[in-house]
Amino acid sequence: MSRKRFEEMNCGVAQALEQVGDWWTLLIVRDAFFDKTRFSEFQESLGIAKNILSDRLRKLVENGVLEKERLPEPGERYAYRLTKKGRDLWIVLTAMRLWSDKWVFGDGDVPLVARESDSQREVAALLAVDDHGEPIEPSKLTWAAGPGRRRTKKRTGRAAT
Amino acid sequence: MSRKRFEEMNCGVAQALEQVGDWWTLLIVRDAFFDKTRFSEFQESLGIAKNILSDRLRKLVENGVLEKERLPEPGERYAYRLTKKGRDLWIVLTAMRLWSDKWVFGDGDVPLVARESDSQREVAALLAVDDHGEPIEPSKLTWAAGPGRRRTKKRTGRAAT
DNA sequence: TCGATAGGGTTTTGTAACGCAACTTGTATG
DNA sequence: CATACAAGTTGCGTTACAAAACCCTATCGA
Repeated sequence: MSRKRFEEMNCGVAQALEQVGDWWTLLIVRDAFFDKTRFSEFQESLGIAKNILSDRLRKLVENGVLEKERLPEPGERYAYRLTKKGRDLWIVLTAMRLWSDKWVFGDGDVPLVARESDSQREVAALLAVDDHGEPIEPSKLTWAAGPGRRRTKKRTGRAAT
Repeated sequence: MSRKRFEEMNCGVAQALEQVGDWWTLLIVRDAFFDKTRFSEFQESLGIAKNILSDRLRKLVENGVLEKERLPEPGERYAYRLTKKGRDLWIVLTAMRLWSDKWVFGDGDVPLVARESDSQREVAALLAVDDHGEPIEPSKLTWAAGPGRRRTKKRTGRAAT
């Protein structure tokens, strides 16, 4: 009766959840974006139990979201840093943050803003674009099978394409 | 020793996780985007246990992500539909899907694509923009406290529409 | 009117995930 | 040597999740 895994599901959302969907995991990644690197920094910032933090960091390193580096400091000191794969999660975090800004905090109560460092322009929204960078109207979105589509094992019926 | 909650955290990511961060929850929302509305549809599509599905649907309705409607059909039949708040989660799902397309599936193995229904143009990326719609360079992002930074008051349920 | 069927759950019962505190290891400093 | 600190590990208790059984309402068919 272990927790059901999503690895079999041929769905990007499920795969992302499999790698960063555990309780605490995305908050650790968020802290990594805030330039936290040390075990104790994560622990203090989040108030997470040490065994849980240990487990999540290990999985994140296994999945290539973080990399673990031994520091030349006295004692066994390590730094956990985002990889390119990990840094690419900024858009997931931003999407969640903007959603909460709108639906949980509300205007004027936003705890955090993201800005471009030189221009100081604030990230106000995420825009879906096509491969030419042209905006796509979100209300008209539909989904369709892509090239890597495969059917899940339990479905019966129609022939595969 | 219950699971630690994130409600106290003054952070949009934590608040979003509080509402849709449970195991299964985002997959239920995803299915709702695929026009699934009935308890049995979710159950069959996901292979989720009925008690867990029941719990997640209840919480999603409580949080105003879904609304439960009694159908005029024979028996007790209900439809669960996304609210505006729920439909706004499309961007979180899209961010996760695009991340997996890149880092888990890889090009050419993408199981699903999103298209604008009339133009059939495919969503290729999400773009961070400022309040004038001008793109922001993601590699230069920094974070700063917003107007609601000190707020720790518990927020529940629906936000204003 | 009785039984069969079906949707939409609840109850029961296990196990895995989580939370906490105590302990361990390695290195440096007093 | 004793102490301190980072970075965990170990043990143990509680909660959340999973699977299956059971329940309630309603319709249909005989």
